[in-house]
Amino acid sequence: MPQAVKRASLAQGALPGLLGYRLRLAQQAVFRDFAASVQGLSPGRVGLLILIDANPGITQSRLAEAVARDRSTMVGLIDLLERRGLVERRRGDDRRTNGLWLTRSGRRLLARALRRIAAHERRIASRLSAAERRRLLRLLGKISG
Amino acid sequence: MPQAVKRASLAQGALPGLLGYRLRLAQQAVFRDFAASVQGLSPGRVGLLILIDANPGITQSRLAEAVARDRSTMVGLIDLLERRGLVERRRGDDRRTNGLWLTRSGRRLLARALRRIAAHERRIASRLSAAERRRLLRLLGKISG
DNA sequence: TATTGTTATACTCTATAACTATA
DNA sequence: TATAGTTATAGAGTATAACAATA
Repeated sequence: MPQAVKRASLAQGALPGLLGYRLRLAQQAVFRDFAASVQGLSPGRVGLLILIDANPGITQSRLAEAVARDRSTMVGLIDLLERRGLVERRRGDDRRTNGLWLTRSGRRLLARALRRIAAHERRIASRLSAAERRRLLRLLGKISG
Repeated sequence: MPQAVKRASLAQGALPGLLGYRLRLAQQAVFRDFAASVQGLSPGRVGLLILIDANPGITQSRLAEAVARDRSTMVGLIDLLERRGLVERRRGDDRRTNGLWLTRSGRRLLARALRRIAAHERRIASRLSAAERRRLLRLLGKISG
């Protein structure tokens, strides 16, 4: 991933006025130091841990739906988390399904990750007042529907 | 690209409170119907056209720097735009460099694309008042530094 | 020596299609 | 017939390393 982001001394044309462009910049800025930093897991993978923790026993297909990925994509993602000993597949009552559960180690790692994420959020949000942060989340919510 | 985004009836854990997560959702929402829709060019490629238009004669390396990509990556991007007759490489005074210019056809396509983008922005921003839109851009700017 | 554009190569993330075992 | 998980495969998008031309 590139890091420098020198946008100096370059005419920007219509770009700075576009919501999509500014959202992308903001997202890149937020993810920059987060990316590889949280226990060696990408934001997306930590997101999976959060969802499994909040929905113990969720099936792979439901989880894939929740994050808008194909179920074939979810196979590899869960493979990785399972290889690292963070997630466990258990065959469901409907024996076509795998229920997903955090292992003890997965819960420990998630707890640590959440503390780091909180610190990261404070760093990011340090440029915003508490009111501004609330307002930003509210405005983003309006866009995302 | 997946589209459905059913996030119904699923516990979300810590996710909804995280700026990075909400930024990603908003960006996905904005890019969803934009993506393949603007003259068959992705947002990133239209962005290149905008930057070349605003900086005629810019070199590949400077452009790569501006969008935080490796210069080897820029080769393929410009190859595509040149193949479509939108961009022209001209050898620079420093004969190691290629200056980049929009062709007449590139300028025409960009003009059309900008009108479509403006319509798209209006659709997106229709959920926001003009004041809210300004506030959102300002808050995003604070984050992106 | 350093920089620009280029090529060869590889890695990550994702999807589609087809298979299997179950329902 | 339909669904869940899986596999094989392919396509974006990106980077790194090495090279030739030029400075």
